Amino acid sequence: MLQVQLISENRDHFVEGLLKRSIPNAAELLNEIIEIDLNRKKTQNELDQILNESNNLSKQIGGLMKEGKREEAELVKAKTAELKERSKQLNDSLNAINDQLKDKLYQIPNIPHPSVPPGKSSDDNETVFETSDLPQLSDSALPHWDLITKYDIIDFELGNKITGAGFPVYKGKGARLQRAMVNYFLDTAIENGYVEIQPPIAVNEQSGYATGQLPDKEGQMYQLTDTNLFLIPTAEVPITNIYRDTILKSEDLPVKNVGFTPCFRREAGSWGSHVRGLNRLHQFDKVEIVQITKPDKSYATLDEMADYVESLIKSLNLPYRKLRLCGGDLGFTSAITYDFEVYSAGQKKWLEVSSVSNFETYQTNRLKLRYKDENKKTQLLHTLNGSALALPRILAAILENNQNDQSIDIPEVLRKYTGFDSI
RNA sequence: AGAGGAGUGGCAGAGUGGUCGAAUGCGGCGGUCUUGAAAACCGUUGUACCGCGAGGUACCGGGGGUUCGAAUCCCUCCUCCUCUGCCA
Repeated sequence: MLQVQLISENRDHFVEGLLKRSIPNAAELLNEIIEIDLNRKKTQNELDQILNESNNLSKQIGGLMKEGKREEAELVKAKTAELKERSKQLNDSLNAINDQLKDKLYQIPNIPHPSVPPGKSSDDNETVFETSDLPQLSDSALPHWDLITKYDIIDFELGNKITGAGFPVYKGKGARLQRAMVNYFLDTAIENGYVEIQPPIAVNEQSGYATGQLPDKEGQMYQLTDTNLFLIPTAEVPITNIYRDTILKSEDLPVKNVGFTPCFRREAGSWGSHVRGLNRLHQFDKVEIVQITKPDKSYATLDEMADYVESLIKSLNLPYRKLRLCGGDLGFTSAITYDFEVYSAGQKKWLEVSSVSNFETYQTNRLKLRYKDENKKTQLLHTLNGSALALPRILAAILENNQNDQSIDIPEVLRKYTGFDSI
């Protein structure tokens, strides 16, 4: 959620930013917000004055009662009746105005960073780096959905039987490879200074609002209706919400957390023949890194995190590319996002395996996540996160790229975790 | 899940209808003393919003209510503790 005060102070900058996201009526939306906020201030001012008056009268009544001047007290009481009625009205309208303001603010996405290229769709994303020689497989090479059946390591049929489409069952070496990746990713993050967190995988409504999944995106999450909880779409939600409503100390920064969780996504509407096998699932495993930094450090941190993710992909010997998302492809809450895609040679496709984003103050404004600066002023912090990494697509790429007619090679760095060299 | 108890500032803990945003202690910050430190003493110490400012308003787990007036009374939800039950 953007900060109203900043919008009022620097309207044109915000309009410009929103236009990069191809939001046509940006100026109009922001003007509305500024106006609602003015109304809010006016209403609160009026309400405060009336409350002040009636507080004073109440004190008078108290004094008169003590002195035993009952009749005088009754007279003053009569005066308060009118004030009470008026303050009730004002309070109601203040609440209404606040709701209205929040509603509008929820509709406005984050302002893109100046380096974000303009554009409407993923076609306009900027390629920052791309592996030059993509692997060429023999004609007998298979896509991963055939490989997993051939080696009996992942079973979609079983998943269908016990749960439904998009919930595969990992078996034998498939399961062990998954576990190996989780451990490798976690250990590497810990070596790089991240503190491991095991959060709950269900969150309440408040957490959903704070990181931006709610309102609007409840259709993307599985909801536990009897308890009003949501299965998390990413570890970002519970981990970031750990710091909701807190004022961190300068010496606690930056916060660096890493967490492994399953992730649940409805993927409503995006199901179809183009997403076969492991390319898109309702439940998948992911290791997520989260950082909370002071505002002036967040862009250095973004680079650090992107470099980290890149090194992880490199260590697996996978061909990849790094993209800077354009305004139109940028997530709602993000100011800038780098996507990492690996090349899966069996299906000849790029698969997104990581998104590294800086949210600046967009999340912390909702989270009320702040710190005291050098002047002891309370300031909003910046949040960042990135996948490091999402497992199924990495798995798909490994299976396809590392296959030969008899087996599939396990990347060197994973072997001490798997305990086997090939499938 | 049932019965009972409880939720107050960074922490501990008073306060059961009226100058209570809240005693006191600890902690934090500033100072006196000291070569330095400790001790002692003095001062200070929550968050948000409105206002150019003086100042004002709100917040005692969340929401609602009673009252001229609520930390205090009522309703409701949440959380924690104790006992019983169940369970990995």
